[in-house]
Amino acid sequence: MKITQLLFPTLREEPSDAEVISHKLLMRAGMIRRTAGGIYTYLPLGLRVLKKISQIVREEMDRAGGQEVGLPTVQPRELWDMSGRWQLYGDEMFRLKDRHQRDFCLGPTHEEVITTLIDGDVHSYRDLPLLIYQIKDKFRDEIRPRYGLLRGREFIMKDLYSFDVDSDGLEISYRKMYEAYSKIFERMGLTFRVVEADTGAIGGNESHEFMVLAGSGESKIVFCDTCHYSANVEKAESLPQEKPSVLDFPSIEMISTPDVRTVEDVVKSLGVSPSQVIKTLIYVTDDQGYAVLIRGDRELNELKLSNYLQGAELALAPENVVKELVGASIGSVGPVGLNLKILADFEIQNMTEAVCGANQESQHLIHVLPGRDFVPHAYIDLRNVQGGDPCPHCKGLLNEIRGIEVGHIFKLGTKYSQAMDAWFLDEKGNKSHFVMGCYGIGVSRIMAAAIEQKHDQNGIVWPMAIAPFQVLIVPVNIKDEEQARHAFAIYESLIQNGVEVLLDDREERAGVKFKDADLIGIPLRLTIGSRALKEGKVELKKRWEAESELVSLEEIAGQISSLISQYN
RNA sequence: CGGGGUGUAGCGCAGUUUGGCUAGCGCGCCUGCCUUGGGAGCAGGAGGUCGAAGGUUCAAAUCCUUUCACCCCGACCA
Repeated sequence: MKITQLLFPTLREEPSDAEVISHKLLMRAGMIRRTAGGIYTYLPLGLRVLKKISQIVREEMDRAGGQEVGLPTVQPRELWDMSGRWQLYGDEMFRLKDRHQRDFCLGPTHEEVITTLIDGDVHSYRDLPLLIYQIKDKFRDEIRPRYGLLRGREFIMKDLYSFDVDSDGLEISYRKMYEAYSKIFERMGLTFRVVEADTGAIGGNESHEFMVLAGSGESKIVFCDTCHYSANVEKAESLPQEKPSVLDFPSIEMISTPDVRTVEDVVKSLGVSPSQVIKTLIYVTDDQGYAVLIRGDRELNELKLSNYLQGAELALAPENVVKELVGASIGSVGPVGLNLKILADFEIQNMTEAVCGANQESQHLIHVLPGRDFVPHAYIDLRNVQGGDPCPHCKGLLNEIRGIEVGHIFKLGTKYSQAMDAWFLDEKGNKSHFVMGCYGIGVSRIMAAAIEQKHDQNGIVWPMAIAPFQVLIVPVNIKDEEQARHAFAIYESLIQNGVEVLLDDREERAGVKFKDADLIGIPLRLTIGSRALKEGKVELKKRWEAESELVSLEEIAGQISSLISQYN
């Protein structure tokens, strides 16, 4: 491809509405343009990257035994009523009506369609297992789309669904996908980590996320420095410690604490450390209030709380509700003598000289001893794990890093096949529900995640495997007859060798071309200049290295080929 | 949905507080000259319903009302 024929509108300045680096660089490099909030147009260069990513995904899915299909984007309401998700999905679903006023949605995911399909055409255990996938646009009307391609409302996703006769079969399918996913991200040249994850709204009982590591990532993950444990903090477990043998502790005492509201205030006015404070949060569900206790230096993990309450919708109680339930304002709430169901984090039971609110205005309690002065309904794991915490599986310590979720695999079990009554006959002739798994990869998200991980001050640094082109040829001065001749000759010969090559044939000054070259991040750059040409050489620069090297004209083709296969 | 902010040329912005001539600047774009190893220089030029609608006024980018879009923080999430 010649640049003069390419739709390639690079920008010198950053678009003002882009916040994260991938969004800025995708815009500046002329790879995407915004069409509406969270909805983007892919320009030629961007689309080439997406095709590369899709192709790697496709190859590995096929290799793992997957079969590609095309499920519809527009899906009828009836399908979603069967699983109950027409109601459950809420405002996040793009809904539309046809001319007969029938309800449809733009598919946010495809469990319903695929389950119906398989139910209709697969009736025997002899036809299982099946791994069915597709790569297509998905639609989710996000509350707040942001970060460019990282959180769009229309995005490209690969989703595969596995159908097995039993949970042993599911285990095998799940394993296959786990391996295939690892292969995919390895091939893409991305640094990633697999973590245990919460199963969330999709349901199921085991789940892993594939995280591309990047400091700007939205997800916090922890991993053990000694064993293989790693998990999303949403899911990461924290252990209850040994309970210290209780000896003699001073009795509880009430003290006056005017203007003390936050943990920070308590620390300041009483001279204690945050880890001595019991933070009491009042949560309400539809029908009940709870007092949730967590150490003052910790964060509550609402997901863990919600899971403990069987997925109940819960929210922090507003001030007036707290007053009504407790009789004191938010800053003075505590567990002692409280007439609410109390749920305490494991760590609470090991506290000895604790401080908490007294449930009376501007009063706090000191010398509080959990178990003696109050007894929670349950001690459970409620806090967010942090770096430095002990590993739940060994003696190691947990490290904390950030990542971008690019893949997620779930064991669904029979959740959907039961809801939609999708079954087959087993070898004994009995009706049996399909045991399912679902496996997603965010194709368009990977394009952004790769940039978050692979960029420098000057622009994108694409890994070879997903770069829009493998080689960029830059003649310093295209008007120089000799340079032009060599540039075109090298261009033609590389094409002959099957190399994906872009030629910057613009009549621009060298600086402009170099800036654009760095910006769009093509891995290998061949610079054709008069100095090196005099020696029969051209300059070869790897985008990820600072220095370039001289290569003789005869050796170019060989060098390029070996570099491509080395880094691909 | 709650809180905050921004809409002026393709991109980045000034001008709005305190209404006033033909609405400006940088970059990009077009023409010519010149230049060609890290976003050159000179000369000329094109490009605007000042987000939209309504109102106040002799006069509105500027004041008032309504509305739309986008961005940030929060609740949500692959």
